[in-house]
Amino acid sequence: MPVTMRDVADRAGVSIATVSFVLNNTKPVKAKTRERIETAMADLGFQRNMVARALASRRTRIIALVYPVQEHLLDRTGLEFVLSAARAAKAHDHHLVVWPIANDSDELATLVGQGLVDGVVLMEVQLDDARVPVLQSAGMPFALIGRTRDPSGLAYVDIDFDTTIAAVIDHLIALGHREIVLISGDPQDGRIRGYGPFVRLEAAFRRLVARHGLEPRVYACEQDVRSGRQAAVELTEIAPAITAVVVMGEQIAVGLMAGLHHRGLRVPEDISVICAIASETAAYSSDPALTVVTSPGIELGRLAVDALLSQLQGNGVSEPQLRFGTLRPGESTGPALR
Amino acid sequence: MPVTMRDVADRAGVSIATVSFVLNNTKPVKAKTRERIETAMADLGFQRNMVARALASRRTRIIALVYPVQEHLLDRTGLEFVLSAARAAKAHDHHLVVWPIANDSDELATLVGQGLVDGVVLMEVQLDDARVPVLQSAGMPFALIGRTRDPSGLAYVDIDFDTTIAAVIDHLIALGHREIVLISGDPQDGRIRGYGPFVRLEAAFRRLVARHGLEPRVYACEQDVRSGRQAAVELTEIAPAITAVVVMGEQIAVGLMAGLHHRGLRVPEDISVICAIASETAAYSSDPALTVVTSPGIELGRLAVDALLSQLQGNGVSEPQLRFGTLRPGESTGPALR
DNA sequence: CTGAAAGCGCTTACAG
DNA sequence: CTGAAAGCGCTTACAG
Repeated sequence: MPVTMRDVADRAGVSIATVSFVLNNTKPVKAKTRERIETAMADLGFQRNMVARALASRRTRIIALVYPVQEHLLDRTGLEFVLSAARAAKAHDHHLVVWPIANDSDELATLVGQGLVDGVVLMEVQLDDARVPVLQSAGMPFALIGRTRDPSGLAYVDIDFDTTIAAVIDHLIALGHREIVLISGDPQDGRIRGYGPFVRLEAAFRRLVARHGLEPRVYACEQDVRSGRQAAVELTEIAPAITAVVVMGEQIAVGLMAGLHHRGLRVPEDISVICAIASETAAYSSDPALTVVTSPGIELGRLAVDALLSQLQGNGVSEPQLRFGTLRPGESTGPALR
Repeated sequence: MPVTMRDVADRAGVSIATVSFVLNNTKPVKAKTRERIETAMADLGFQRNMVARALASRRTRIIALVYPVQEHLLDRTGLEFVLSAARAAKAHDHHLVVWPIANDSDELATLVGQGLVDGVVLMEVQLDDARVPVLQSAGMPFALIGRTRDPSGLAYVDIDFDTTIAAVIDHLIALGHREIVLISGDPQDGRIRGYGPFVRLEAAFRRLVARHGLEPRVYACEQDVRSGRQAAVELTEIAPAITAVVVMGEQIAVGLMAGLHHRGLRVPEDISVICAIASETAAYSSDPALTVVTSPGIELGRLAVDALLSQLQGNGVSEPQLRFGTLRPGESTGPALR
């Protein structure tokens, strides 16, 4: 039988209310009394029952991370999000549950209705994300990792794509490249239709490249290693003039490097490759080592939880937080030789 | 205000006990009455409050996945575990919380004492895992992904290392290799000391290689891409005679391939590489494509949750479940030419 | 500063 | 087959 507040109260010779007051530090308690209670708690090894507390206080101190079940979008970064969110939750005395559900299902409404969680963090947000109105009409606080088409008034954290792509393009322009192609997500791919990062990165790319008076070339590719290999073949046939490739996502990048090598193309002599939004370790996965812009994934996971908890503590919707990674030059980018 | 059983009972003209009986299908209820109640629930959009149910029934229907906070062991497989476990939990009407804590901390005892979860799944189990006695003395049901030195009486699921390594060695022997080295985890690395997979795979390797009358060569390496690159350099200096490398873990494998290429060594002409326990996608991350034995990670995540839930349903500790991956020949293994 | 009591929304013997 | 009531272990007005 676990030790309850009743046991502590009895041993300390007080009421359970008083025990609760010292536990939550919610009312002044005489030092002497407090001490007796704390001794009793220590003696008995008391630990408060979270479930009873949740029911009585109407706060479960549990938040949910909604993880889209789209296997192809899985990469190392995904786990970083989950773990950094879980760590942030724990740091604030909360728990994190993982809800692996499809973005378009109505499971979210069901889960939210169970009363288990105080708030929700949404990953892989789409431009028109069906989950947002579900949460809004349920009156469930939430924060986004990513953002919708019009995120005004919502709590969100996201990658700063403008800054990210600017770092990439500046790097390539300085090396003399004028024929640059972006490999982005495949718009034919239903899973990622309207998936924010692809849309935003592509928009930023077109804007910036045009500013430099260059032709914006964009090539669509599914988000996996195999498709990256395939892209190496197609790309060099379709657009033999290009001297530099910007890749969104480490899976494609790693596959592309393998594919280019297989085609007998030298990196960076024949073609430069730079990967935006990658984990640090992705850089070492190819030879030559990839030039990457690291993903601020771990930081964003934490920031999203912070934004949510801030709402739960009644501080209202906090300011959006944008973060960008740092460019880590590898050996996959070099001067344009053509 | 959320709809409660009280509201449903009132609308159906019954007591809340009867509502509970139909909800849980726990006592016979007259068809007519049941129907009235079901209509009332539908009309009101009733959803049962999980927290109240948990408190009254002493079952939260939440299980915890303890994820070691050892960043370097992170790879794609980790996320597969988390998500497949979460999916399995949901399939059985349970929730999964993630507890990212160090294996040797005493946080586990604290978390377990909170009464939030009915059971625990342990990942990255060590031979002498400090978490096992903690859970036992707390009377908390648990299941292991992996196993301790003596796992008798415990519920666990694990990789079948004997079968896995046999597939690997048979493949290499058939190609004529006699000088085979295993790259395993670094025993100097405190984080993985006594980490089961490394110990078991190495033991199986030594046993099997000896049976073929070969010299068992084992090389230790930290579990990340960068160290894999480094290993390529050291290995070819230390043991120039070897013709085949068996790698445990995709991170090292990918780094090794990059490193060998960097050294100007051809795979598989100069040296064959095969990776045990990898994700399918790792195969395509290098050129030539890696020969791999896939990890049964997704399956193990599900099986561990099943084993735990079986205990929670009072079925006692279930039989251990061992699984092995399938060998997928790539282009990184070929005939021994020396 | 402390306590008695109601209440959070359910489940579950117990009675009928 | 159905209901009244106790109880799960806390929090929180309310009173003193």
